[in-house]
Amino acid sequence: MPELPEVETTVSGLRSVLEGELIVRAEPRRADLRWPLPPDLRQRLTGARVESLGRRAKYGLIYTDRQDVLIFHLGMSGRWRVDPAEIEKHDHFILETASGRVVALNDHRRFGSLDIIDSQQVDEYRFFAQMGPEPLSEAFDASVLQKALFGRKAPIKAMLLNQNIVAGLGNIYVCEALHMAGIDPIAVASSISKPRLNRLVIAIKEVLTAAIAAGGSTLRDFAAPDGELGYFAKDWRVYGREGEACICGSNILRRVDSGRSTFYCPKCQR
DNA sequence: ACGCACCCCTGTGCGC
DNA sequence: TGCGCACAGGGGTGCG
Repeated sequence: MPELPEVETTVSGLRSVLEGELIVRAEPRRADLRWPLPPDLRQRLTGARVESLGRRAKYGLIYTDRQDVLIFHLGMSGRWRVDPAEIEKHDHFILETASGRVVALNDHRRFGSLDIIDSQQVDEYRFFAQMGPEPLSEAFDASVLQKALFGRKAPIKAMLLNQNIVAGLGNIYVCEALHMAGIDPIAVASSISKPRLNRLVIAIKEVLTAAIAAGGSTLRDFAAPDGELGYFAKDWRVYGREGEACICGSNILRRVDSGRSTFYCPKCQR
């Protein structure tokens, strides 16, 4: 489920539990998620102190004082459970701190991943090296997007889902941002005018910022006894609203493009 | 190089 | 109530 805002929210929540803490237990409960877990995961984390946490695109980063960074991806169904009452079937990896806090990476579909690398090599990490800019950074603007889309014949929606164009967007927020900017999801990417790209960039930043702010409010839940992270009900404008009325009054449609649902308003977006 | 279909995995919700 | 199917917010791989 998680896109950038959910990962950001997750990282914020984990930060409040892990930052500055000594790891006394790092326990893989199966040998693989999407890929095999690094065999030295337990050894590299046990006894290390968490220095800081961060995010790159949809990846969460947990830095330790051993010049390591634990990199997690939540895939489609991943979440960190905080101080769980008991360990469940799909809790695949567990961290415990010296102060007795426990976080468990739960991911029933196992599309998520866990890796640990030298923190000096983050930029060169195989999944980061080709990535586009962070959408919320100043490095992401209409000019940069226009250059990235130059000559690209694919639909704008596909381009926005491509992490090498801009990093961290998923299906929900792409649908929402395209609606907000009034752009047809199947418009040829390179044919979109600069003013419209500018609107698109603004819409992307807006929708992500709003979602992070909403996620921030769920951090209270994070502190709850069985505190679960990252899932918050959202009122989307088009996503998941096939057959409902758009704010303009027309019928919201759904189409499937290469296996992914696209929700859009044919009147607002053309 | 690019665009796209497919696949990994499990769970859920729906129609019949 | 049970069964089978469609679908799920990610993204790497391999094909044309």
